[in-house]
Amino acid sequence: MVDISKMPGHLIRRLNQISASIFADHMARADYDFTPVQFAALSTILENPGLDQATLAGLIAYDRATMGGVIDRLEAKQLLTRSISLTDRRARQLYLTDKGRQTLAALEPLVSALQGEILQGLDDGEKEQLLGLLEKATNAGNQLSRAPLQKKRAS
Amino acid sequence: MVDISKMPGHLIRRLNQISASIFADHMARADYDFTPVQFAALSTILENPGLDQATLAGLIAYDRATMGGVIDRLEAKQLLTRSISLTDRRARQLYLTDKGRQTLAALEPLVSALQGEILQGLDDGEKEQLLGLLEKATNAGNQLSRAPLQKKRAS
DNA sequence: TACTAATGATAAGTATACTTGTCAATTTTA
DNA sequence: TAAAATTGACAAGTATACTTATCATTAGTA
Repeated sequence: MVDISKMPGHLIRRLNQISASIFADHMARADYDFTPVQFAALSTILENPGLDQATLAGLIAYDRATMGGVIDRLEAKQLLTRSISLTDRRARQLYLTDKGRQTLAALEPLVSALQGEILQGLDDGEKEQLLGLLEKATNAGNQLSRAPLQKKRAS
Repeated sequence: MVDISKMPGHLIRRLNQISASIFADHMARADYDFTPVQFAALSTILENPGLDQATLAGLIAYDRATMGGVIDRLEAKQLLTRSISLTDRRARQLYLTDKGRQTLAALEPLVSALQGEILQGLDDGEKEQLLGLLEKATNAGNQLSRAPLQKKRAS
């Protein structure tokens, strides 16, 4: 007889669900309509203007096919532009619009603030500890993910 | 400028993705076609024969609407039966079939074994520590989830 | 006992998150 | 340089995971 409630997989899923809920709540309360992926995408494009979808997906550890739909929605909201690269006609280069930059600037403090709520119930030392363990575990398991994080190579 | 890669929300999502990947890999390798939710559902019905969908959802912290689809697929695979309760005609009572019990028995050791792989990269002490912190954090955040875990009341 | 509130389940719609397959373009290699 | 392999993007299909709304039934209350 297995006890699901003590399994790492189950606990991780639950914490992820809690985290997603908190994100959604804060967005709704501030009258924004954004998901965690959408925020991560905008934020990464701001720091890497002109990057293509596949590279973007690699930088935030998302699947390429999923990223296509995310970009669709952000483009529909006119937060970014998608244009065919001059050097590689397969690739779409991504740039934030002014509206995208303004929205992101408003979003950032919100998102930073809600992170603390995800680990409410832990004291500062425990938060630190958990964060370290999460980093270690994700780094070790990265290659097992369907969408491994792919660091930018030094240019 | 925010660094997503250090945010709890992002790390939790990645670890969850890794965990889901490992689960899918092990299932595929053993020629089974099951998701984590499906396993959790089967396992919980075995221990609580005759329970209804809403209670099941509460016991494993899933959304009721989502659970309906999960049960659909398990019923199509003939692993469980869904029958209208005699005492409450709104509720569907769930029971494993013989096939369901046999399949679950074969699945359990597989699922137990793959749990260790999720936290590969951590030594035994760290695994223990992480598990404890995850439990504490999920318990504290439970009510913030869209689908809070609802313990069985003593009968 | 009629009214209301709550509950179990489903339906429709949105957004991930993945799969496989395809296409076009580019890169590698033989 | 021609053939092969890889790559970026999209399309279609499956499975969560949620939302709101609706329906039927049951429970609680006035």
